[in-house]
Amino acid sequence: MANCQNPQDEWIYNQVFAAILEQRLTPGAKLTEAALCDIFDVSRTTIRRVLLRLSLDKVVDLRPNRGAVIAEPYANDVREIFAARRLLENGVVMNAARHCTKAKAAALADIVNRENACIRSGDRSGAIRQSGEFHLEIARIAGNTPLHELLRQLVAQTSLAIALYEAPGHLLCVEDDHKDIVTAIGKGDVEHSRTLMEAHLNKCENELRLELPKEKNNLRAVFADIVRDRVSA
Amino acid sequence: MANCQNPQDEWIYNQVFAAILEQRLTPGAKLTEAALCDIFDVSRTTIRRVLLRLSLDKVVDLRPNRGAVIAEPYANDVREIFAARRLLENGVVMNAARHCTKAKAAALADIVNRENACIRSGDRSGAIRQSGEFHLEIARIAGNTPLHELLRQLVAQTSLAIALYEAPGHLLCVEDDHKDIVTAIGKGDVEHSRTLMEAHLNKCENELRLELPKEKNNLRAVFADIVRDRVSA
DNA sequence: AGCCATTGTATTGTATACAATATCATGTAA
DNA sequence: TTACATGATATTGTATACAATACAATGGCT
Repeated sequence: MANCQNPQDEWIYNQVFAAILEQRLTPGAKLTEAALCDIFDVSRTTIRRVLLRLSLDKVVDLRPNRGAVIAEPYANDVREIFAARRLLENGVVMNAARHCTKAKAAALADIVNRENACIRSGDRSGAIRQSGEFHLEIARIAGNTPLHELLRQLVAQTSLAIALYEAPGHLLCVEDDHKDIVTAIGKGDVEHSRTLMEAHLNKCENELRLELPKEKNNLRAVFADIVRDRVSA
Repeated sequence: MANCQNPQDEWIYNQVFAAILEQRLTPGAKLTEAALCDIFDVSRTTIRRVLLRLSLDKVVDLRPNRGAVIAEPYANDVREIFAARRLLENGVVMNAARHCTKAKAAALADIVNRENACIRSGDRSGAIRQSGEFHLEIARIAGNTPLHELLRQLVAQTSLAIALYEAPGHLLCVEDDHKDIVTAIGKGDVEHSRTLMEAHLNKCENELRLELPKEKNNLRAVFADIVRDRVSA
């Protein structure tokens, strides 16, 4: 049971994964193999391994003969992602509340502080990263590797969902949700932790515009009203 | 969002995955690339993709420069696998109980019937397969793809755990656990479904000998008492 | 002009050659 | 014998060449 991935692969994988998480790469972006070979100075063999891994994480879409693009989850995918996160994180946060030590609670609070600092300074990428880190740290405290790994994928997919479906002009308004959750976990209040987490995830999902398929960057969709006016005229 | 895997890859992957699930391949078995190329009549490129995928499922261990073997989860891994399954399947079975139609309940009952038929006829591989299928079908009824996929991995890992740690001379004694769960789901009894599922998973875990690292096929461990006798003599 | 076929270019898919590494067998010395 | 070194063999790791496919541009046609 070594699971010793090639460190070079690992590094490239993490770089791309982080870029997706921080929305420096957004849904639909093309990942040309040759370009990645150039950037990371490796052969296509390595890049293709990384792309395969990312596609299994469902953050990259591998279209046969047409290359890799950052995944664009459908509204229904997003609903399933949030449903999975609710089920998972409700349980995970309860275990975290049970097992949480002073030190771990402090580490968690640190993440929230960094996150809020990013929000205040307008560092969107940083804020998204810390927000994801917050949820993952809870899973780490709960201490279950399989659940932690699934959550890691789901957090990244959530980032794609936000990029695709967030309401326009809506900038990261998590308010004090995370802070309240830390407090509950720190006090070992199992049931309250669960309630807060569930409410938090519901709020995040409801802030998305899943009804209308956003069709970001799709010209016809963006100018749908103009086309409509012309036809009715 | 095509996620359209190469059908050839997919087929080979499924063949190997099924063999692991049914314990026709057991922990520690070597998966030589050339042998697989021969069997499936494809090049190493294809085989290596499949092996990478299986290693990400944690059913295959990819040791650098030393090839692929069927994974041998440590006792602690197994505890985490069961913990993850409890958390996951408790929630999943509740959703299944909520969404279950007559037709789906019947399909579930069918699986249990096939499983019991396998047990009676001494078809161990078949019984293991149907047992896994039972748990996965519940996730399918619950209707959440990410959770279903994680459970698929965990079921396969459980099969490895059983191969490694099952008590000697202990043949598949699930009794009526599955049947009772089907009944509860069919009646839409959410809370009872959960209780039964949790008890079932606990029973399965407790039937394993996780305390002593089984060291199957390890000669020195198998004949530990002989070595001990000789030394004390 | 608008439409369609054709050619050229870019990109991906696959197999394979070669290098690096590990494994196994043999032989030598303590 | 046991331990260790040496060489032969087998297996994996990596890069690359070539084929297949998709994409873009051009030019002829109505």
